[in-house]
Amino acid sequence: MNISEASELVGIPPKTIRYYEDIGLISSHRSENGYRVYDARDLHMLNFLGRARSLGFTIESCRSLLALYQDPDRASAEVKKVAQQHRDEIDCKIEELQAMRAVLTTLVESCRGDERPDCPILNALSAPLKLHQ
Amino acid sequence: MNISEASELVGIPPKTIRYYEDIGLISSHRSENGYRVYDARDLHMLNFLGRARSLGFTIESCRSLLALYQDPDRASAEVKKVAQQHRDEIDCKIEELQAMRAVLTTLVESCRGDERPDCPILNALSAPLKLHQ
DNA sequence: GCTTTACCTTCCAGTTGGTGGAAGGAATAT
DNA sequence: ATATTCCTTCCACCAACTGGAAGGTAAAGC
Repeated sequence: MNISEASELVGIPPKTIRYYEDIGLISSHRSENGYRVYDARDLHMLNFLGRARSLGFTIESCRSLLALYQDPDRASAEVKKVAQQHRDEIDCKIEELQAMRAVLTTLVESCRGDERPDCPILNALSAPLKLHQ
Repeated sequence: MNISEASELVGIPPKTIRYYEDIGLISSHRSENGYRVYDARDLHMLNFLGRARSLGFTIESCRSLLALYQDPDRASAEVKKVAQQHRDEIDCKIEELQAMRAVLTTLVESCRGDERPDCPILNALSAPLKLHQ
C-alpha cells in the first residue's frame, strides 16, 4: 500500500510519515518505482506512534517507547518510568497554565470592556517594575 | 544604560531584548559607539512585555497589547477581547492536558513496573488500529 | 495513443520564541 | 600594554511538523 492509503488508515498525514522516516523513527520499503510501500507491520508501528504522540509524548520518548516495545527482554519498569516522567511534565504544564488562567480571569473580570480607554488589564501589565533589590 | 543593565532590571536576557528589537516589538537608541541605550521609558516597555509574556501571551498578542497601551484612544473592549481569547486558548490547552493526564494516570497505575516485559502501557499503545469505517 | 489528473519523490523554507556560539570592535581594570 | 568584560552582528539550532516547488510515475478519460 502507498503512503496516502497508509496515511488514511492510521490518521497521520503523509508529510508526517515521511518526516518520521527522515528522523529515523520508522523505516520503509520501496517498490520498483521508488514509492514507499507499507504493510500491516508498518501500519502497526505508525499507529503506535500516533497513539503515543496523541498522549503528548515527545518524539524522543516515542523513540524510546518504540524501542522498548520491540525489545522482548524489556523491563516494564523502563516503560513506566518514561510514562511517569511524561505525566510529571504534564502536571507542571497544567499548573503553569492554571496560574496564568487565574491571573487572566481576575484581569478580564475587572475590565469593563467598553469604548473607554481606561483598562485594568493594561494597568496591571504596565505596573511599575519592582526592582529586585 | 546598556543592554545588560536593562536586562538585569527587567529580568529579560539581553539576547531576548535584541530579539524583540529584531522583530520590531521595541526600538532602541544607540550611543555613539553603536551600543544600545535604554531609558526609563524603554524599561517600562520591556517590563510590560515581560509581564505579558509571563502570562503566556504570544508575541503577536504582545504586539497588539503594546499598541493598545500606547493608543490613548483605545477602547478597553479591544484589550479585553485579546485577554479573553488568550484565556480561552489556555482553557483548551488545560483540557487537552488533563485528558492526556487522565489516560496516562490510568496506564501508569496499571503497570507493575518491575523487571518483567509485560506492560499494559505498551499494550495500550500497540492496540490494534480501529479502522475508521 | 495522448492527455489530464492524481499521486509520488526530494528538497528547501517557514512556523514559535527564543538560545548558543563565533568573529570582531569597544570599554574598563590591572 | 594587556587581559577581561561587554558590546555588535550574523548564522545556526531546538520541536514537530507543514507548505510549496520541481519533477517523475500511474491511472483514468477520450
